[in-house]
Amino acid sequence: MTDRDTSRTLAHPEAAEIRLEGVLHALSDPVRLSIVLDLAGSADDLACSHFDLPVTKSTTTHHFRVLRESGVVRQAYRGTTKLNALRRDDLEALFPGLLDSVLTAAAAETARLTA
Amino acid sequence: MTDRDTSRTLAHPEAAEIRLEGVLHALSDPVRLSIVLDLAGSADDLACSHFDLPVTKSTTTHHFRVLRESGVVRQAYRGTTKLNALRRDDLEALFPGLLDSVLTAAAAETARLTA
DNA sequence: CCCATGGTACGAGAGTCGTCGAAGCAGACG
DNA sequence: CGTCTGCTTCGACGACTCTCGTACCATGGG
Repeated sequence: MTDRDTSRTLAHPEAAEIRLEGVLHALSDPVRLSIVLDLAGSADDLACSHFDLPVTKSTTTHHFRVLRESGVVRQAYRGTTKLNALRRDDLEALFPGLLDSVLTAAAAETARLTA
Repeated sequence: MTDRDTSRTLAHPEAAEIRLEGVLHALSDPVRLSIVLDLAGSADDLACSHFDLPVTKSTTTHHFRVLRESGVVRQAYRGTTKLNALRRDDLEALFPGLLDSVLTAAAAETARLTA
């Protein structure tokens, strides 16, 4: 193995193409919000197979595509698996503080509802 | 007139019933986002008729209902018109900083796209 | 080379959403 | 009273979303 396997590449929106409405819509689904939350809590990258979601595999693919096409996550193939990472820098540059407040809000709501 | 005209009353969710997903979904529509932006820029209350939206009146009613039922705005009848106000305090208590970062992001995006 | 594994593509079905027009109701004002 | 204004209600329609199952492809290991 070299450093990166750039065999198959995925289409991502440029930072300038990311739309606020798209990001908010992407985050307004419980499954996707939990993905983002998990991703934010982890170090850097997570394989799709890491997530334990209450939906089938094809639905998982769909949600990851929504997240990627809205500009929330960046995805790259690594052998047979696909790695996912939040686009923290791009989002922070475009919408300062937005991601963090959503993450905090999501954590607060989870705590509020499970308490 | 007394102080308030409590003739017809609207159903609003309690603060504890406001869900993050609902708020994000409510804000992910361009028409509703522009309403919220306008509301945030104004002093306190605005009549529905004040807004100049690119949709018909029945669609406007629909969008205001979504905003109200998701807990983003509070509405009250005042004679023949209906007054709208952001639920800043409730949202701030539940999701600190969220509304402000969305408003800032929306303003930034508008500036970015019209520049 | 074969096959297991991780993810994708393609319908398809149920449900929701945004939009509209037409008809209706509640106050305000003559 | 009659009428105007502001908003609502009620279908209805097309579009999109979330979900699934099945079939499929691509990589890596025996």
